[in-house]
Amino acid sequence: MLNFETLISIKMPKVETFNRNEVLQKATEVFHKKGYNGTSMQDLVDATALNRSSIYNSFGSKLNMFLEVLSHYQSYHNNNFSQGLANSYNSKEAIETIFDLNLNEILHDDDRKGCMIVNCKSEMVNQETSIHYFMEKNQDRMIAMLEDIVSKGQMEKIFNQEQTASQYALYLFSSIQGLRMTGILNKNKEDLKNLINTVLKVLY
Amino acid sequence: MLNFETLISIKMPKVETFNRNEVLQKATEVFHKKGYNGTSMQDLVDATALNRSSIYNSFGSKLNMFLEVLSHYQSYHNNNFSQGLANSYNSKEAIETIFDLNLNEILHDDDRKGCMIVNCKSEMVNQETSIHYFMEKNQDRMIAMLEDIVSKGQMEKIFNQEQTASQYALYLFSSIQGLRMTGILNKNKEDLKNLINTVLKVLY
DNA sequence: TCTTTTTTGAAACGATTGTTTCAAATAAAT
DNA sequence: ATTTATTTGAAACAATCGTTTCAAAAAAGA
Repeated sequence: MLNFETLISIKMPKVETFNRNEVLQKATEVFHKKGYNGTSMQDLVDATALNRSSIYNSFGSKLNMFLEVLSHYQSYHNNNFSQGLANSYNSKEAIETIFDLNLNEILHDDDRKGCMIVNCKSEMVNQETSIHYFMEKNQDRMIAMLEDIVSKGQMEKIFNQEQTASQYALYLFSSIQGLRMTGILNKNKEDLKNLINTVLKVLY
Repeated sequence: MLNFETLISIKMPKVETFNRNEVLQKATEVFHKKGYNGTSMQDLVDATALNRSSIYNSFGSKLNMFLEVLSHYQSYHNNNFSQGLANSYNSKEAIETIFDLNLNEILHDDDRKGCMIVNCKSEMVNQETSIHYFMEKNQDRMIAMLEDIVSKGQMEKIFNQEQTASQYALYLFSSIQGLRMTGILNKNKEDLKNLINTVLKVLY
C-alpha cells in the first residue's frame, strides 16, 4: 500500500511519552487557581512534571498552552451541558439544568476560584487579541444555545413572548455570569437557588 | 498654645511633594488596565512619575498600594452612586439610576477593561485574604444599599412583595455583576438597555 | 543494527520581578 | 544658620520571569 511515508521514506520519530489530556488537566488546575498572569512557567513544570523543553516543544509558549487549556476547560463544560440537556424533558427543564450545573460547580468550588472562562474574560480580553477572539466565539456559542432553547420553549408556550428569544438569551447569558461572580463569595445554597428562581421567573 | 510639638520639641520633616490623589488616580488607571498581577512596579513608576523609593516609602508595597487604589476606585463610584440616587424621585428611579450609571460606564469603556472591582474579585479573592476581606465588605455594603432601596419601594407598593427585599437585593447585585461582565464584549446600547429592562421587570 | 527524527534533561539565557539600601536633598522648627 | 526627620534619586539586590540551547536518549522504519 502506498502512503506518504513509503513514498519519501521518512523514519518515524520518538513520540510524546506523556498523556496530553492529563497534562492539560494539571495545567488547567494551575491556571484556574492562579490566573494567567499569576501562573509561572515553573508552576506549570511543577504541576505537569514535564520538563520545560517538553512543554515548549509540545505547546509552543505559555500563552499557547493557556489557549489549549481554555479549550480543554470549555469542552469539558460543554460535555456537562450536553449531557444535562439530553436528560431534559422540555425547554424549561433544559434552562433549569444549565443553572443547576452552574450552581453545583459553585457549591463545590471550595477555594473560590470561580469560573475560569469568566476569570479569563475579565483578566485578558483587553490584553490579548487571541483571548478576545476566543471569548467572542464563546459568547456567540453560548447565546446561540440559549436562544435555541428559549425559542423552543416559546413555541411550546412554556415561555412567554414578551421578549424575543435572542433578547432572553442575552439576559440568561448575563445572569449566568452574574451568578458565577456572586457564587465566588456567597455559597449559601438557599440564597443561590432563590436567586436562580428570580432570574427565571421573567420567562414564565 | 500648647501642642504636641512644643512639648517635646520635634523638628518637622520634609513632606511629600506629590499629590497623593493624583498619584492614586494614575496608579488606578494602570491596575485597572492590566490587573494586579499584570502590573509591574516599573509600570507604576512610569505612570506616577514617582521614584521607586517614594512609592515604597508612601505606600509600603505593591499590594498595599493596590488596596489603596481599590478604595480610591470604590469611593469614586460610591460618590457617583450617591449623586445619582440623590436625584432620584422614588425607589424605581433609584434602581434604574444605578443600572444606568453602570450602563454608562460600559459604553465609555472603550478598551474593554470592565469593572475593576469585578476584575479584582475574580483575580484575587482566592489568593489574598486582604482582598477577600475587602470584597466581602464591598458585597455587604452593596447589598445593604440595594435592600434599602427595594424595601422602600415595596412599602410604596412600587415593587411587588413576591420576594423579600434581601432576596431581591442579592438578585440585583448579581445582575449588576453579570451586566458588567456582559458589557466587556457587548457594547450595543439597545441590547444592554433591553437586558436591564428584563432584569428589573421581575420587581414590578 | 543503523539511520533518521523527534523528545527529553539540564543548564543557561538576558530581561524583568518586587524590594532594599543609603547618601543627598529638603522642609520645618529651633 | 543649625538641627532634625523625612523624602527623594540612583543604584543595586537576590529571585524569578518566559524562553532558548544543545547534547543525549529514544522510538520506529530500513
